[in-house]
Amino acid sequence: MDYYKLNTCESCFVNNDLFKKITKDQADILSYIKNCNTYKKGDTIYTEGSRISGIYCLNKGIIKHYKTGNDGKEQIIRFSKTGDIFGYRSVLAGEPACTTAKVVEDGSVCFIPAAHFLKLIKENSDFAVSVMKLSCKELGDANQYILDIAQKNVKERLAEILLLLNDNFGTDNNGNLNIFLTREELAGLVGTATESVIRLLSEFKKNKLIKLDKRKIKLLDIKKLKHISQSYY
Amino acid sequence: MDYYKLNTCESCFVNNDLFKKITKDQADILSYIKNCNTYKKGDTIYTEGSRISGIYCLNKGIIKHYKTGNDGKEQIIRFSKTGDIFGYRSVLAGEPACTTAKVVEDGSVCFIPAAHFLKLIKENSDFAVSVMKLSCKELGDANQYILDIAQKNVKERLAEILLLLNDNFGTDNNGNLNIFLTREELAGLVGTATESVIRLLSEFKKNKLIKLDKRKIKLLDIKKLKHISQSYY
DNA sequence: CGGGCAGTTGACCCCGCTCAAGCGCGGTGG
DNA sequence: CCACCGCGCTTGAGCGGGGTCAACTGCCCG
Repeated sequence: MDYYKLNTCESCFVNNDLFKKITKDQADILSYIKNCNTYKKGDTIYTEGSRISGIYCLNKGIIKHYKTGNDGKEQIIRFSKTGDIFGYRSVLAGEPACTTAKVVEDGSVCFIPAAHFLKLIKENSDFAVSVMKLSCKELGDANQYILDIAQKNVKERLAEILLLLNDNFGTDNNGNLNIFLTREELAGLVGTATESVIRLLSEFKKNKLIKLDKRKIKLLDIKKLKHISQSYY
Repeated sequence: MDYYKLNTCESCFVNNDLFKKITKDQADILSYIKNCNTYKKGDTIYTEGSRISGIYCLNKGIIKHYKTGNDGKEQIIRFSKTGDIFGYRSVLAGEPACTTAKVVEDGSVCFIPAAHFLKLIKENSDFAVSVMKLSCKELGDANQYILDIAQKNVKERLAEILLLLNDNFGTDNNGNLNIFLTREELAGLVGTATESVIRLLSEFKKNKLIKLDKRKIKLLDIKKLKHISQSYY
């Protein structure tokens, strides 16, 4: 857990649409105030139920945000990727974190103290509207997730999740998804048991919908996967 | 569908914490611009997928917000009660409505055009922060909902929903919940089949946890209901 | 009186969870 | 260097929660 302290992280401004809204002066001040650390796979940024004293901006890497059920099972709510901010829900709602943020792929994270984040919001209404837009989109996604988990069966949900990962993380030169999850994490995302994910993945593989190589997943037939995911009978 | 047009709705300012943030001048202008209608049970304010041209403020009554699954089944996402605003998610995210808003209990609704709502946000940063706070709380609730539907069984969820309705709507003099839902709506809220809700309600009744009289529900043993809802084994 | 809708109950059975066993692989220590 | 361990993955067997279908009732309303 020996995090390497970085002094600069200009790339945040490049990667993140949000920070394009702030003025040159505001950016300069922010550069002084913010605080960057590198993180390794498995590191926890913050834990569900803890108080957060600021917001985080993901410079590089992948973060999973999950809640833990009473029996200890992880339910993954969403991921953050390069350029995303997180932790702002807790800061703005004035509540403890409702999820745990854990590193899935090594990267670096910038920290912006809550007071300064709120100052930016009050000073710059364009920035404020962008943050609102973000939280409202997230809310729309969460609502869709509720419908899916409540009404779709596991096969439909798994197909949908694979397509979603494809949209969010894209593929490498060989067509493999740019995110590597354990079967257990996939199960925590779909909201099912690990064994169910394994069985369905091998069914998809047998039907030539996907190709599997350890944790590398390649989508072969997106059209059919969409068909499955949307419960067209 | 002949909505009665009201000219005033000052009570919005009284009921709604949000609008306490705006100045006297802003309130006066808002009073001119906004537009109030009464609605009857079953009326639809807007439909999932449609574009919304402003936000709504519920003066009186109860609104259910639901998504419709591919098989036509309603999944209720949340309710609005007196003083709540809704539709802002769609306006701020710049997306079509992600839910249908339908009247559960007669009441009146004020409409504020999107342009004016956005103007208020830009002019008044306190108001902006309040709106953010609202959307972030809603997001926290949605995340919790995802966990519950994914990991709890139907009995646990039904107990939790009853407690939630109790918290949100309270009870009348006789201790009955101040919201009347059909069994089908309850099922759409819990995320299960109507028959399952009926069976579990009569089980709860048999075990003296609740009292039933048509759609009136009275919680008799909140402690035990909490115990059931939290999956303490 | 008849039609329709909400509610209820019973029967059936399938999806998906759980438990258990076995495999492959990488890391660690003797 | 090999033996061992533990973790992630896989597969099979079993079963129970809960979804579906059907039938019946009570009630409201035309």
